[in-house]
Amino acid sequence: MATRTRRTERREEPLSRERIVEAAIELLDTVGERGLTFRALAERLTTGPGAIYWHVTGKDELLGAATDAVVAGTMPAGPADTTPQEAIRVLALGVFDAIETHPWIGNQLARSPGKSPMLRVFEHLGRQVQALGAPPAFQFTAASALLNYIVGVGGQNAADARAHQARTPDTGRTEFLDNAAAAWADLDPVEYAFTRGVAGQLREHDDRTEFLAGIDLILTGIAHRQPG
Amino acid sequence: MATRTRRTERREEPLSRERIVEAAIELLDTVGERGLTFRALAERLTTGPGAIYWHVTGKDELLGAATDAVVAGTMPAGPADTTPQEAIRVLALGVFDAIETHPWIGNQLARSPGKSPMLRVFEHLGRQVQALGAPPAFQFTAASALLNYIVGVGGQNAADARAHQARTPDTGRTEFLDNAAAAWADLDPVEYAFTRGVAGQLREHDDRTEFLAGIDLILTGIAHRQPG
DNA sequence: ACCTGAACACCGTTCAAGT
DNA sequence: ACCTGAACACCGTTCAAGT
Repeated sequence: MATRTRRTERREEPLSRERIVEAAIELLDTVGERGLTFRALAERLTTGPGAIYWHVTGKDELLGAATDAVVAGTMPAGPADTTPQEAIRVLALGVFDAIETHPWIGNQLARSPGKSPMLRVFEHLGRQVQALGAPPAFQFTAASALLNYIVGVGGQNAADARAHQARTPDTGRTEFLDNAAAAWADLDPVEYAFTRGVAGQLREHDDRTEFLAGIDLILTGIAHRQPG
Repeated sequence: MATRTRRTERREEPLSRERIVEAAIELLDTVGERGLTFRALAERLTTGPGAIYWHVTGKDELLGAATDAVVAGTMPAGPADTTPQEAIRVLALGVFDAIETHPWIGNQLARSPGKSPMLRVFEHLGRQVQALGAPPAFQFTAASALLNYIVGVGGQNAADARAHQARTPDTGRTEFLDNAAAAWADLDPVEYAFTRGVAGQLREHDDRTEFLAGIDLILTGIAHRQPG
């Protein structure tokens, strides 16, 4: 009786793709991309490195699955009850925020083939572009532009986070921006005239607001596109 | 006399940062990112791995320098003698084409910190945005949006090239697109309704044209932006 | 000042052997 | 069917020793 009802100990739950991906995400979040190692992962799952290969074909698939799991979580379940524009903003911000909490997604999104994670975002963007009333032949272009912009910002944010972490780990966000702005202001006056000029705006700017402004720019472009 | 004028043999030119970066680019172009190894690089330069570290701090810097060298080569030397819109298109296409010939740049751009290569593109984009007559407070946003879009497409193209290379090396471009379109058409009809619908356009689409259409979309957005 | 190359401390992945 | 963990074939990076 007793043996029949006892719970198996947490550490001895059978290995599964889900548990592996879950542990990989944890590792990525806590120790970064470099910390995700088959040996570290195996230790966390109290097993050997080889065992993981029974459930996952290799590191690339593991990274892809981890990214997909996180991105899937940010996608809305049902249809939006707002304007398409607002739905697109919410969608974009969802990805943006996911990258902020899991910076490693930023790289992974950019390098994942046209497969799962990107496709999810593309699909949801496309639906809203459709709801926007864009002509069919233009929907592909519009959804792609939005997706590429989002992925581009994501990659950049991830790179910034990495640089921030690697070079000035214990410095605050504002201090980090101050340093970057100071570096811009120090650039060659003729070769980097424009960049120097906007250095001040870099200091003041808010990543999130700036990201949304870019989204709105594209939305405006979609609304005013020249028929062709 | 003879000894004085003889050329030193190519293989025995002294090591230099430039030669190292040049060899790294060659390696990246021919054997890909995975082929760039300090051992392979050392062999090509007929020296030991350790020697490289005298001129370069590590692999990250080397990749950054290689990317910067290529990107710098695509930037225009003087002011453009066309409309700002056209100059932006040329600029964007320059980066696009550079990524097509050197796919590894795609990743590298996305992961290079706000440093050199990105800054070059940002500067040139900014100047044209300025020439476009965008209000100062908006120039930063506009240039950033263009840059992020370009980098996003670049990363995606690089990922595609990698996937194409890894999975179907000896298949043509059109066949590759056909396969992707077929995969899209096979997606779940309710979960991926939009993506299935545009699968046909994926087959017909031209990356370059599509890329430019996205640029034009953002340019339209810049032209029609709501004052605020 | 610059180069050499063995050595260190890791990796991802495989695979015979176990259960 | 699934797990184990030693072993293989690599990496990037360091560093004493050379010139």
